[in-house]
Amino acid sequence: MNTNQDAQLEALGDATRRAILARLINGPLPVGELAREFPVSRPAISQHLRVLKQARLVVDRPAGNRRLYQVNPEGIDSLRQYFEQFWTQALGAFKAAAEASDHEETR
Amino acid sequence: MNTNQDAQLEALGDATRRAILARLINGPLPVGELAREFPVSRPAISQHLRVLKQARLVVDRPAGNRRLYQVNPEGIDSLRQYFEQFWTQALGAFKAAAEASDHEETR
DNA sequence: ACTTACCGTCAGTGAATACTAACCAAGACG
DNA sequence: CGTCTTGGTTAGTATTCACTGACGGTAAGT
Repeated sequence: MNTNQDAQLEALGDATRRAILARLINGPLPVGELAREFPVSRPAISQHLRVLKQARLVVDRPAGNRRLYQVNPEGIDSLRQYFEQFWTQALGAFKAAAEASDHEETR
Repeated sequence: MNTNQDAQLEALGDATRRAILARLINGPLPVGELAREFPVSRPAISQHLRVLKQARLVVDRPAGNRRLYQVNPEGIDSLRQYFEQFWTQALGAFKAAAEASDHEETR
């Protein structure tokens, strides 16, 4: 099922979302704190967090009056495994192509 | 320098480009072949290939009348390393948060 | 109960982008 | 040469998307 990873890659397509994720890697933060550190409004941060949440890249939990967001290690790991598989396939195809090219040159 | 990886993630943000890359993983293909397999026109494929090329995710070489595109293992690998680093940082932060949570519960 | 602070969501707007149609360049073949 | 095929590029359009402003809802403090 690669639908989840599609959503994850779509989420990482935006630079602001990547910056949010990179900022959240040091620890959980509330929405207002993130909005203060970025040159966009608070609703924009909320919408980006919703996208990241639907992509399972972050998780949120209520903390009294505020709401803390933090990265979801499972989501990062699934994406990492996806690239691992992709890389091995690409490397295999590249090696096969290189060997075929060698045959071309040495005949 | 993460500018290159930013471009790579931007390139992977589009579903059509991901499909093109997945199709190219089996081996090099010319532009017309790709355009025949996807429900978009040939210029659209060309533009997507240009984005993928600028992101160093694919490489192209002339083959007589046509032009063959194939995945660039180096680009895939740099992206994989990027996620590797990201994942280890996220895992570390998660462990630290879990330990802090344990201290909260056991005090 | 009232106020303040924090957050999610909706409607509307402006900008980025993906797409098609048309034109132009280069190699293969008669 | 002339023709056909293949591919890149350029307007121009349409769609998507990110952002702001306004509203409602909940929790803590006075």
